[in-house]
Amino acid sequence: MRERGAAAARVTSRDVAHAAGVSQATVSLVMGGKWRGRVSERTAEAVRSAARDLGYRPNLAARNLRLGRTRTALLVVPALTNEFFARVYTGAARAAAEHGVGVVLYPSPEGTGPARDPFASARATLDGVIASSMAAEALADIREGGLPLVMLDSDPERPEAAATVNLDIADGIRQVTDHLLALGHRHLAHIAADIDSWTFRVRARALADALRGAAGATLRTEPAGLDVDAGRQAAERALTGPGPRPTALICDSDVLAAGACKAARRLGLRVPDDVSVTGFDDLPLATALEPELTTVRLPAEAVGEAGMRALIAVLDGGPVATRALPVELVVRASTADAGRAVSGPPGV
Amino acid sequence: MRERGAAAARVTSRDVAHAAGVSQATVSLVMGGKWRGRVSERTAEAVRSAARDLGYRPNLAARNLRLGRTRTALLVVPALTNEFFARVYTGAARAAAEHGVGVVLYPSPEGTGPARDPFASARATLDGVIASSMAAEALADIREGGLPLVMLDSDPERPEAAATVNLDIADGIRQVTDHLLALGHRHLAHIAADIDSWTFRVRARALADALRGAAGATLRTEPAGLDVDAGRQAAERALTGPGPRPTALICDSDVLAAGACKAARRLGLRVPDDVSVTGFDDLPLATALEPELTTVRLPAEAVGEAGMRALIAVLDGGPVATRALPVELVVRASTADAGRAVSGPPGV
DNA sequence: CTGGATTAGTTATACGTAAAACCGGGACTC
DNA sequence: GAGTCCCGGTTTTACGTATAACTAATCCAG
Repeated sequence: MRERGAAAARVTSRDVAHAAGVSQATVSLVMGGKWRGRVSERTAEAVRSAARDLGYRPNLAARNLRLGRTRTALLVVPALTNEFFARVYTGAARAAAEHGVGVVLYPSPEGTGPARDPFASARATLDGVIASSMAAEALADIREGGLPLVMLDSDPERPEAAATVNLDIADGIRQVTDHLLALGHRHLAHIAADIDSWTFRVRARALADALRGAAGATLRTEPAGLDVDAGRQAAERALTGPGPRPTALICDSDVLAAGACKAARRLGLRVPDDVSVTGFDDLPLATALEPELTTVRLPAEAVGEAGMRALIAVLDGGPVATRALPVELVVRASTADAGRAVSGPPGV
Repeated sequence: MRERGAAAARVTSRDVAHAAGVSQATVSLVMGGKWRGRVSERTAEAVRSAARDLGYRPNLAARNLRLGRTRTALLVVPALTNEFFARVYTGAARAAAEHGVGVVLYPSPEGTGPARDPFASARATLDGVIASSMAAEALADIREGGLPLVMLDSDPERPEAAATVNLDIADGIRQVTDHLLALGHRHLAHIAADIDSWTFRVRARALADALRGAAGATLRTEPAGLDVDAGRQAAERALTGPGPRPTALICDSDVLAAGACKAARRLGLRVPDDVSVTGFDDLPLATALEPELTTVRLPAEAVGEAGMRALIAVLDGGPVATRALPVELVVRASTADAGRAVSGPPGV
């Protein structure tokens, strides 16, 4: 009547041992599942029964101390309000659960104080770290911790981690440009996230590469922040700037693409009739917009899963394959033949 | 040259003590910050210096075991890919960091195994839990853990927790209906999330209450899931069903409202000229849409913050005020005078 | 019936920290 | 000059677990 209650006194393996008439060591063996050939089935069942009756929960702090590991990983991402990273977390958490590993998120992994330095005690409570290269400011702290590290979307040429999980962003850009060039677009603008991160640098580089072979193609780059309004402003600049007006806007994310669509509409341009727009990510937002967005689908959850699996492999001392996950262009309604726009700009 | 390195052997307080020529207890006192009047400034500085040189990090597992608490809270939400909850997390993590508390998320709080029951060992590793009432299936497990509990968006009449943090959803509905009624709308439809959760039940009840006093008002309720397409389907049903066509769609979330806008457009109706649409949440999505969404702004981060503060207050044995946070109607472009639509439906 | 193997446990110890209890020696009080 | 107090530490212990090392009893081969 009491032991099931909320404020029942902490019940330890010793209490269970006493109730079952065995030693604490036996309880530990049984609860740890490694009692085969060490404890009789009768005794094991008695222990399990006593543990159930008393509501025994092994004390993880004690176990962690004893074992010197926690089976807990830290996931470092720039912001969960960016749905891409929320999905990365989802994938990582799923893979972790399959292996009996826990996930904590930066910031506040273990909150050792009001100050920063969230990794002050990481060595003791974490077994490893998975970090997005976009969370740049945290990387120094991470390295300081000296923990096994898996990087997400980081430069594979300059591996600073035990393993790296990438997306084949360059291929995504190629697919986008192939698509737009095939539709007859020659004047392109790149609405480029102004974050100093590998994933965005790759977009810029791959775009330049892809257009090198296209005769008569021009590319204008407009830097932008990360939110809708930043995308709108950058797109307005791209569409009203000097030189030939771009007929297609390649945006570094769906969110920026949403802003680009708004910019077009404000300028009296129709999407996709007057200007095509493409995104990156394929978030739910892409189909919430009107018209639905042509975009590059990034397998966010797969990134999280692969990252977690790689970290677990590192922790187990196994081999780690650094991978680049494939991406896929999803053609929807925000891109169309450039010919329609050739008739000239409406009265802007 | 070595101690800063990645794989440096674990350095304990005993190592620091040896290097500084003091006892381990002194190191603990100094590092714990409670040495005033116990250790001379000279010695303290020597300890700090040795700790710095050796790269000492207190072992949290040992500390947690010793202290019997972890200063770690579990946040249970249905899904982080729902941006509302990502923002709740952000607020909770911020408040937690201010108090030196860590946050872990359900699922996989500590991953004690591949099985479910993530709370098997919660008692040992967590100090408390903050749970959204939408994560219903986890609530039983949580209670099982016997940890201090703060509920978010839960029925204040039936407090099942040490504290509750709510949003004044009923007031939000009142503001929406006042707004729409003032615009002349009489035929309303409620695109209602079909989740059995307090926050959605309140919307339905408050809507019925608000319309009771409005002469000639009709209300049609269409249940929907949680994503854009569910909203679209429900809105299509609402707009094409029998009876007078609703001139305003009150949606339980911005995501559903996005679907409702799509439905209207597919049916050849203009928003807001032919049909007004309102949302709930005020996510970035609300301003990404065209037209921008009239919606009820829910202070998601404030919910997380208040929840964490309440939990910390509970843990500290202090008083806890159960609160309902105010919400605010944000009028944008998706609602307009009902008169425009009176001319009759277009040829659907 | 003896002695190595096997079974079914027990005893003892270590993980690293926090803090209670203790203690030597000066300073101050009366 | 003796008692008291405070300063600046040290010694010791406990937190709850996992496991290495040990042991008592049984079994069976020779």
